[in-house]
Amino acid sequence: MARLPSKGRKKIQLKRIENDKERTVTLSKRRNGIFKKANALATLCRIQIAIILFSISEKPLSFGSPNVQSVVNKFLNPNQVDQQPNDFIDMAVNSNHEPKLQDFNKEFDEVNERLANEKKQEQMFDEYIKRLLGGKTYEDYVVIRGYYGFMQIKFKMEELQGNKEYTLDAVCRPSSSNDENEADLSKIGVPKRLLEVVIVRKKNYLLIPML
Amino acid sequence: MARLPSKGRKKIQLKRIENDKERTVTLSKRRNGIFKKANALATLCRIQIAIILFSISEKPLSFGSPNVQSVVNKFLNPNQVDQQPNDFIDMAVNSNHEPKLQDFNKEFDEVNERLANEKKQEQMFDEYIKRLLGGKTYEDYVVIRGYYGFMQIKFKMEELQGNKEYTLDAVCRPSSSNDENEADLSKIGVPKRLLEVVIVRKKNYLLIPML
DNA sequence: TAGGCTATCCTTAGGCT
DNA sequence: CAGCCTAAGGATAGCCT
Repeated sequence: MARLPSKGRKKIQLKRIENDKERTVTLSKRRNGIFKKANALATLCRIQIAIILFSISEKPLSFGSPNVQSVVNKFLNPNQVDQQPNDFIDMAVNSNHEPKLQDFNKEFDEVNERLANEKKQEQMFDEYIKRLLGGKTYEDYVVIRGYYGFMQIKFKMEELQGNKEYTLDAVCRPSSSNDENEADLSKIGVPKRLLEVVIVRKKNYLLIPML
Repeated sequence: MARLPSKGRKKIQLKRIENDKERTVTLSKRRNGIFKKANALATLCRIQIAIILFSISEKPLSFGSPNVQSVVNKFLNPNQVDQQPNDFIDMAVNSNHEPKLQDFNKEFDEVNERLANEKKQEQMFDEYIKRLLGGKTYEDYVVIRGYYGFMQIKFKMEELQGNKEYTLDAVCRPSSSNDENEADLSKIGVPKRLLEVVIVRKKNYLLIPML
């Protein structure tokens, strides 16, 4: 179908958009834009950030890196230590949920020490995932670590240079969530609370409970 | 002085910036960018939004429209009614702090009714300010209404089509604030708690306690 | 409501003051 | 640390499906 050339973007005044539909569409688009920018900022500068807003219909929408709750808690209770480590290293070292993981932590610490002065935590985590994957071809996978909501996963995907070969079928995080767009995991038969790491494969998915 | 032409912006990878100085500068620039976008979204769609983040040195930084506290409270206590109206009309009508204001509210309501079907709250507020200004030349002033933090005032200023004739010397809001860049009002001799509306004049300032 | 499209507007990396 | 500058990257208004 032939398409008329778009007239392109026009400048708009910085005041309330009166048209209801326009206002809704703008909110939706710009909300995603701001969430994306927040995700980028958290990634680039490795900081914690949370955004809370209410839609026109007063529905609460939020974005948080590592998650909204921890950032708000930290903001409201500045003196408490952050109880929600956003770093896999901390999570693994401090964990005592699973004997297996404790054993693994020893090896993990060795790897940690060996690579510490090269600042290669990325590679360390990769090693961990490689073990979990066993003989599978690791290069085909995209690893997403830690606690993430749907939007963050989406942005992580976009980091992959717009590579359309990757797809994300479903994702969830273990804690109760206020995020919109939270995917339903029932269709892939994974108990919600088990999911803390999601690995997305080319044209497929592979889900790995982290602890 | 002759200036070499800039090589312009370059694309950067969406991963942690290792260089400390670069990372700090990027955080500062992008933080302002996100706050500005949040302010625009709040204005365009007339919604409430709050952003909380922690700098690299763990300093809490925030932006809120109408302010961080009310948005976070609403988020954490969804059932409570918002106690902080962000609309001047509500504030004036519901106020009972000052008999004078109550009297004024009557006139105000008349004006309100007269203009309601034209959706001209802007003009109503202008009328109010005109009274406060007495015989002064209103056209020389920029009116900023409601509860605003420093960043919001800054963005409001930027809305004025980059008109460099206007300057903002100091501004503050009445409630205790977590905003950075909160200006010290002592230098212009205004008690912090009195300040709820700030009017910025060309090359000068004029401060008007709202209630 | 979400997802393309495109022209245009806006943001910002890098460099310098 | 904030500000200015440019050019390039990125977001998005308006229109469509």
